[in-house]
Amino acid sequence: MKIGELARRSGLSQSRIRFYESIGLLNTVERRPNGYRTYPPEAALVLDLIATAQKAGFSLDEIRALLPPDLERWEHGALIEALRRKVADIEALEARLAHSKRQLVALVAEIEARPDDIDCAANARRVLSRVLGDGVESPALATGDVRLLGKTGRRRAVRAG
Amino acid sequence: MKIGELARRSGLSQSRIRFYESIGLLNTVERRPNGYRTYPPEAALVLDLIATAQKAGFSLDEIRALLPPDLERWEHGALIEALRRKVADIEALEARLAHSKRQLVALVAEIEARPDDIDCAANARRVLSRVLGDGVESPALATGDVRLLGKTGRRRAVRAG
DNA sequence: CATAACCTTTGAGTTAAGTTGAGGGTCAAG
DNA sequence: CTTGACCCTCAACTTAACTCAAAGGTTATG
Repeated sequence: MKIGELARRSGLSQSRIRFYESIGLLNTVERRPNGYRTYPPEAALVLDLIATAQKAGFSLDEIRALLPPDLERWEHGALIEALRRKVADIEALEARLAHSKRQLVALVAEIEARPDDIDCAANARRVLSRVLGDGVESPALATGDVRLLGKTGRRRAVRAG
Repeated sequence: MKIGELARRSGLSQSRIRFYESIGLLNTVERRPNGYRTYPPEAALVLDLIATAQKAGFSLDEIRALLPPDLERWEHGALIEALRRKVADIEALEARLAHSKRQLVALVAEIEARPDDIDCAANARRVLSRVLGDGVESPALATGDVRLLGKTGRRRAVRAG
């Protein structure tokens, strides 16, 4: 099968398939005399597998390290270990998310619970000091940088003059 | 205070502080006749606030949209709304993580539950077809691409020859 | 006056996972 | 022999949030 058909079958773009090959993720590819790539039917399976693993949170690097050259000869131990580690990673992230969520919910409550007898600025100071004093260690000591979300991607202004 | 001291106090690098200014996130900055930046004491507060918001999952773009020019004059409604939306985002991500985790745990179980009377290759086929057939929609329809983790950042091989 | 410790700008590099475009070859049909 | 649908490579671009290096100005101290 040529790349166009593989792309249709797998739902991935041709450029993405070529890209996977270029980083050594896809080795199931031969060339015809004219230079065209030719794939065996199981290539679609491999691509599905890659896409599935990605959705589970594996990076392409991790996937490459785990994908065997032969689909029926997995590195059993390493695979199981990687899966377990990924579960642990997810649990760590879940804990961080839960923490962030608690903070945010508490913050909303704090803002809305403004006593009627203080003004806006005073409330701002009150909330601000609570936010910065509480639940967050010194920013200097921050260890992990995980990008969690970011749907609303407003592009930032051009920087050069 | 000059930038070096602000950096020490806030725990952020000088380059990061200049970067924040360059993208319009930090407006509390004056210049001395010699060109040096000078910050008022509350600049440290603003930086702490930015770092805290980042840890809660806000992008710099989002933070910029919410940070008021005056620390005591917040855009009340927009702020509350953004906080609530972020909580909802976190909940969506939590749901996806829980789903991924269930899949992974089930996969580990599936692999380890290999009946003693089939060989490795057959087990591979069995597990493989279960993984790809089950719980995951067609990859072509995949909607969301969220990078979850990625601690083990092995750099990929150089591509150009 | 030299030296060190500050500060400045600008431009380029980093990571991940691709996409896009230019420029060109291949192949079947009309 | 041309048109259109394929395919090829290679380089550059994308996003976010920075970092780093180069080249140079400023200030305090010996």
